[in-house]
Amino acid sequence: MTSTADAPRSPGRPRSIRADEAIIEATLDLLAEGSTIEALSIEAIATRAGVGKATIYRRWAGKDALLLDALRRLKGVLAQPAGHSVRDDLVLLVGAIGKNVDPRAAKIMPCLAPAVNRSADQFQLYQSIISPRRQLMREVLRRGIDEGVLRADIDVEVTMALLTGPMLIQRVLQWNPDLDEQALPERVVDAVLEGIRAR
Amino acid sequence: MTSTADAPRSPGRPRSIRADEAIIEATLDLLAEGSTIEALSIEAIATRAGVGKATIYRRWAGKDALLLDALRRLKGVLAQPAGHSVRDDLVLLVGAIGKNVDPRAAKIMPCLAPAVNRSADQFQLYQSIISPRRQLMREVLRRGIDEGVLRADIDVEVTMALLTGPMLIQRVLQWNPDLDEQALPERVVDAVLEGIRAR
DNA sequence: GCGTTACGAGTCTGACCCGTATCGTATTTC
DNA sequence: GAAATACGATACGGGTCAGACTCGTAACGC
Repeated sequence: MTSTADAPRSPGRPRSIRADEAIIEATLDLLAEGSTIEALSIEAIATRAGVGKATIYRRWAGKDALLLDALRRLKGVLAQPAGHSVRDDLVLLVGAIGKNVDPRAAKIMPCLAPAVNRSADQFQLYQSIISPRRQLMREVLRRGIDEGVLRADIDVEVTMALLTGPMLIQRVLQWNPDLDEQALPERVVDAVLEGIRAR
Repeated sequence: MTSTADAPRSPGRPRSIRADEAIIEATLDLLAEGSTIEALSIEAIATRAGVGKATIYRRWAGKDALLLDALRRLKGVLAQPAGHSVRDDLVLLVGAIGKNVDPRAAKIMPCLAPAVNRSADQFQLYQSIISPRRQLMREVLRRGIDEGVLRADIDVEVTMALLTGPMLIQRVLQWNPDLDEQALPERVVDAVLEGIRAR
């Protein structure tokens, strides 16, 4: 966060926290309403937030810096696996993919896909969001191996991609409109657990 | 295709096919070079193609129509499974995901993710590109079931998502930078075939 | 050669935007 | 109350772009 730093004392009028909030919220709202990242203008954000442009520039160097702060808000909280059944924990984690506390996140996430590949900053932000989630899943898988529920010779990283991929392409890319998104987490986890080869 | 329609005869000078080509190529080149869809301007395309702006507007109603035509060029050819081993055919199809004949496609595809969710036209285009590929995989899976190689009770659609998802998130979203993209198709197919549960 | 249409290049108007500066006002410390 | 800093609003110069238009030229059928 650039604004509202830990200023020890200030002579004049302090920065408005309400303005901080309003700017961030306006940014996320506009994104969720369909604006793409680059179509987003400081002027539109200022108007939407009921704020002068100068108030934004006083806090952030430009659109990129503002976006980085705004998107950080979408991280949300991590799902907490119960720790009893490996299968149930995986269903929980897989079901949480792309499902954020902030409903706007679902609509904003697809917009990040292009940005992630072009801006190192945004790539880092993106990774910082998903890597703790990956870690959570990794721990569940390792636990499953330790408990003997999962085979010991599986590639944990590949398995995570296996579990995450289907949910992500469905939620973010609408890969197959006919797929039942509701039931998908369970079905994915069970299919990955059991395999599809006849035996 | 909007331009170079099947005009029976025309009094004056015919439209230049070279201009058609140049405009489409310039569009794809600019996209592949990192321009995002909306940052792409008709002016830039015209300049790059060595063409007047009017020549573009004479053929297409606007940027969207041009883009639709340009992106159709990226469809590429479908991978042809050999039809011997179900496992090998799946590896081939999974390996072909996100790998297009046109090397520009790989860089352009991530940009489509946001557009797909906002424009009905682009969503349709996107679906028209991937649905034949899905069909191909569907047939291989059905064949596997018929031959008794795959279990008869699997959900074919979910299985396709299972196979496609990991490749797609890796190639398009760079989901996990540490994952070996080269070996991924084989690993994904084998993991899905065998399952990860200990037995 | 004549009418017709396309061509590349360029111009023009009206938007929209960025980032800065400047208003008059409000809120804080000393 | 004075100095300092914030506020929303607005104006500014500089920039890009969409689309429609205008050139003089080129290619076609008749």
